[in-house]
Amino acid sequence: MAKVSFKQQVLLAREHAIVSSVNRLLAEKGYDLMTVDEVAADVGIAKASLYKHFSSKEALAAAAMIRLLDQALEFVRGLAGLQPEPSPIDRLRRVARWTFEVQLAGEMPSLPAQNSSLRAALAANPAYLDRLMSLSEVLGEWITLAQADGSVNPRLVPEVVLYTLFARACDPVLNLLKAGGRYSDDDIIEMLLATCFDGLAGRGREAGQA
Amino acid sequence: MAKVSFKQQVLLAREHAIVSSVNRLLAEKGYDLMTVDEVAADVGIAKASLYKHFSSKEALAAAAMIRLLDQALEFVRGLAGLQPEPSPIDRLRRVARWTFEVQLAGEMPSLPAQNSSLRAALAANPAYLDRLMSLSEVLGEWITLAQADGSVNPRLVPEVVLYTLFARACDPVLNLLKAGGRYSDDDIIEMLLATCFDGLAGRGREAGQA
DNA sequence: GTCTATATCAAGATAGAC
DNA sequence: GTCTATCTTGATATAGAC
Repeated sequence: MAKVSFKQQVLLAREHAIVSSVNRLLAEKGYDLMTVDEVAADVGIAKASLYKHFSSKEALAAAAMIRLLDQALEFVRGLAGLQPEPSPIDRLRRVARWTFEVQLAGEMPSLPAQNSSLRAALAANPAYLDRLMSLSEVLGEWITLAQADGSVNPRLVPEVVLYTLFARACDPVLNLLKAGGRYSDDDIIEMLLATCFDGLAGRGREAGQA
Repeated sequence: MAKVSFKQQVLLAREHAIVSSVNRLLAEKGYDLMTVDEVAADVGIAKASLYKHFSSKEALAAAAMIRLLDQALEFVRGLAGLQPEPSPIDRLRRVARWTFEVQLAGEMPSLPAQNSSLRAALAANPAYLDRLMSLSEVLGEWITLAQADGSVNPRLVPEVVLYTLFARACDPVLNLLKAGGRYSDDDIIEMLLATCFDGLAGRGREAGQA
């Protein structure tokens, strides 16, 4: 275990603060509309100083995406270690619930839509891809198990289920509902879980918790 | 009925071509990444000429959004006139199917995400708002009817159902599946309809068509 | 590693001739 | 209304002093 000097700790704390600002701004405005000037102002340092820590705007965003994936992996691995072990579908529901809570907290960066320049940068970032694949692997296993026991529709290819979970993690519906201001966070979460897992028709569980 | 001169017809045709290019570019890259230079190049005229037809980039995008909403209204009104009349849930499923087909054709502009400058412009555009409200009204009625007969989950507030339909119309899942290239357009549509209406759990209709 | 000041460039919009 | 050429701005990124 390497010794970490006080100076290094200060630097790490600063980088953590930078990534937090980036993450919030990504959630708020998206990559294209987020400016490096804003990030610097939000952190409270000069723009040139930012560039000493991160070499580009893309690197800033990638760091935020990587930290989020690390948090997701941590949550998912926590689920895997629970006793008694929740059923596969329950684990999937808890993951979805977690993503909704992150969204409600204003900490879910909007997906690098379509041809964003960020998309290409992420697709070439091994650290990002590594985490994305780890997460997909775990979720993919759970999906397969849930389809085997019938709690997830076996007629859907697993890809669709996985992509849907990722897509719901930054679904605009949540923000529209929240902006309306007419429903509690808990109500929003329950309704989104219902539409995601039981559909608009909703012939699934008539009541219950995730 | 005013007489439309030949010259005016040519102008209208050109504007139609412009809007078509904008629509495709919006679908491909989104508002922020679409440049006016690209639009001009795609249409085959000079940028300054574009500005004789549309006063700003926002006006260009708004025109495309309005035309799309008009097409949606036309489709929806066609459904309302069918004999025999489809059930409310079937009408909703057909609308969703239509939005998937538009996406597959590469003609669905990505929603003005979050704080896009376009969002503010659209929110201040009466022509756009008028169409959006007309569409929402029709769909809202069908949703209420479908909830009354139990074919849409009555425990969901109608807002959630409406927002979900709009959100699925530009859901990234479809493009991810299409980019994968492993499934036919028909398979993609059927799976997306299933996840949207019957959920990932899929306890709804075990087979059938929309 | 932090700052101020600046280089550089891409993109929205316009001038002015035809 | 179409064009070429240009203006202007805002944003990424860097120079260079401390």
